Order: sequence, then C-alpha cells, then structure tokens
Amino acid sequence: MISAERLSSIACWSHDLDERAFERARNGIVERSYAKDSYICHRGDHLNAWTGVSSGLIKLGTTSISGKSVTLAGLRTGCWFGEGTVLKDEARQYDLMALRETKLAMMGRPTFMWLFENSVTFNSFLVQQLNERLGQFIALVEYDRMLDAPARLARNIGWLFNPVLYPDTTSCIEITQEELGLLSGLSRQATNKNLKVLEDMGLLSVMHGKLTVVDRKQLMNFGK
DNA sequence: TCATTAAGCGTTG
DNA sequence: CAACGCTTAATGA
Repeated sequence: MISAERLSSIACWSHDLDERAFERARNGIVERSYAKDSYICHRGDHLNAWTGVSSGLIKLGTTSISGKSVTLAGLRTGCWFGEGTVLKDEARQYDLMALRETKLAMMGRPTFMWLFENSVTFNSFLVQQLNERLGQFIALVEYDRMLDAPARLARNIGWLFNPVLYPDTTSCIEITQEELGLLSGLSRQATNKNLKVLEDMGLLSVMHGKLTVVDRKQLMNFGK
C-alpha cells in the first residue's frame, strides 16, 4: 500500500478515478527498488503486476538463441506498462532490466482486474495507452524500413518524450550513448556521430551521460 | 574498394 | 568509475 499523495504523484491516471477506485488502487500497489543493471524479470517469469516507473529507466529487450541481446524499448519515469501480460495472465515475453537506480510501483493482478472491470476512467486510460503504444511500434517498423541513421535516432529519442506515455515535464534523460544506440539500432560510433548532427541542428544538447531535448517536434518529424 | 562495426584501451568528467 | 573517444582489425556492401 502506498499513500494517496504518492499514488497521485507517480500515476497520472489516478487523478481521474473516483474515490472508491482510487483507494482500491492505492491499497493494491507496492513499491520496490532496483539497482542499476539488475534484472526486474526475465522472459518466462510470471510477474503478475502492472508496473509503473516511479523513477529511473528500464530497458525492455530479449536475447536471441545465439546469445545476441536486442533492445526493444526504453521505459522512462512516469510510464506504466505490462497491461498486456496482466490482462492475458501470461508469462513475460521479454526481459526487463534497470538501466540505472530505479523505483517501480507494482499493482497486483486482482487490483488491476478490479479496476479494469469497475472503472470507466481507468479503461479510458488503458485504451489511450494501448493506442499510443501501437502507434509507437508501427512507427518503429516504418523507421526501420524508410529512414536513415540520423532520422531513426532523432525519432527514437522523440518517443522517449512522448507526452501520453510519459506525462512528466522534464526534457532531460540520463542515458548512455551506447543504450541510445541499442534503442535506435545503431552502433556506438554512429550514435555519437548522429547525436552531434542533431545537436548542431539545435534539436537537443548532449552532456556526459545525459541529454536534453530542445525541439521534440522537429525530432519526431526528422527526415520528412 | 570503401565504409562501417565491434573490441580494446586510453582519456575524461 | 563509468561514459566517452580513438585506434585497429574484421566484416560486408
């Protein structure tokens, strides 16, 4: 269980719930901390919790049979994920790893299902979120087939600041260039080179171990 | 042939 | 000490 203030600050979807649903949510959530580079779960685990990133950064990925690891998505502070797995009551399809010190809010399946069955506003949020994600992953395929390296990097960074998925106001993210590369399907060198291109264009600014987005709109439209 | 990458290592913040 | 930058040998278009 977490405090009402805490829920409110880490879960923007909680703002529209009625009092009964809000209390239910609050009672069904626990918070946990994860050290940098530690795994939250592996593929095949039954982590039956809808999960919010209270602080930190997570990597969603998997490892191929040959042992090569693939990064599929980065999940920033403010993001809630795992609804697909919890709804279907399935094992996890992908690995989750904390890329730095991270706090997660876990909502157990019973609470999630209760909200799903009883709260219209909660459902609205879920639909909006699923819709946004679908858009994100379709776009990813498009980028892969249509865009060059700088544009892929630009748009992947842009997605990390999607206002629906990450309803915070910061424009800064702590992430290494290597991780940014894994996220965009680029090598470390190519990432570094193209970050400088984007920086020269005034779309973002690069610092040691972090970057600040200056113009998200232009990043998202890069290459058009 | 030329460009790009992974890997290793030196440098820096 | 981890992130960055540079060099180099391998890879592949």
